[in-house]
Amino acid sequence: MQKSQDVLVLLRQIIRATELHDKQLSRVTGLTMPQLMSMQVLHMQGPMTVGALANQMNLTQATVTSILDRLEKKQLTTRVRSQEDKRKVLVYPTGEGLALLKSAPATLQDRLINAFEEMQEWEQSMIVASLERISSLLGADSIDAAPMLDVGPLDRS
Amino acid sequence: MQKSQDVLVLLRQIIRATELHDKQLSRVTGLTMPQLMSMQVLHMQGPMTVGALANQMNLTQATVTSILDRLEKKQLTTRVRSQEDKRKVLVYPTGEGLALLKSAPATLQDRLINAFEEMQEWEQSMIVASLERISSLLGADSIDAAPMLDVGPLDRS
DNA sequence: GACAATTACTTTGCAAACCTATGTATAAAA
DNA sequence: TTTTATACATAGGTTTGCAAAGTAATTGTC
Repeated sequence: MQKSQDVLVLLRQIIRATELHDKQLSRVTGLTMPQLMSMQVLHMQGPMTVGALANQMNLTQATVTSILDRLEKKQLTTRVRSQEDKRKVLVYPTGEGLALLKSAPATLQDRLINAFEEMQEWEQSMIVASLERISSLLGADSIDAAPMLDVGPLDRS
Repeated sequence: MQKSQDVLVLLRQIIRATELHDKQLSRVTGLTMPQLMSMQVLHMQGPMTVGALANQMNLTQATVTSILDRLEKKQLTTRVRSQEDKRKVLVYPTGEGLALLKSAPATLQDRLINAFEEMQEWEQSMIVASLERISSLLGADSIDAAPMLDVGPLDRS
């Protein structure tokens, strides 16, 4: 069946496009992907503990600690020990960090959204229905997806 | 517009599902993702030079060389210097390497394909059309996607 | 209240993945 | 033949990522 192959190739293309876009964004900002991702999560979801950040990104605490060391050295984040519970450490993006995100170029999702909004109602519905179908086939519908397609900059919050 | 957000979340979920699946597969095979990816490309597209392999994966030659060092140590690939042009080195998967791929569990794409084949003709067409639309919106349609959704094992060639 | 268990984070040590720059051999061009 | 280009390997570096062990603070439990 040709269509099955088409689906695989198309999905692969879409995933690949977001990968390439992420890499480009990474070069532009001068941050590595995990660093950029950390900044994004902090920006989208606000300050949080080191552990929470690790969970968001499916990494161990130790890994996130070292990423934060580097972000801190670049003055993009700061760590503040919680007063209520002194075991906890809250991570904040600095003004400089937020500025960096805002200065990044338009994202893939901006482009996608703009084009999508131009579509006819029926086509929008068709696309959403199709994606829902695929998502459930992959068992992806149970995944708590962060509200971003890629780690792009965006003041959508 | 709610639907725009839906699209982003759904795409994110789909991408995330393939990521998680890749990681699991990586654990099962005992290979890291780049190693697994290399094996897959060799399997799907046949023996090729180190440089060609690097291009396929958007990595530098140096990076691929070190990955091949490790695969070779595990006896999963071999390098053979070309006779026509002695600068070139062809990379072959070993029998052991191919066996490893075949022994891996059913992939995400198997599940996807099976479910897809069960669908009504109209739904299949709708999904393909939707994916094509998104792919072109992302500029992904110009990407030469390897014929696989993720780096899973498959004797579909 | 004391002491064990748990929690949150950091540190350490290590493997792997990346990169840039450089080296080495071969091939092609001048 | 000398130069230039190509294909790969090597050297040296940073970053990611983990497990294991360490430190400090909190929460039982008797």
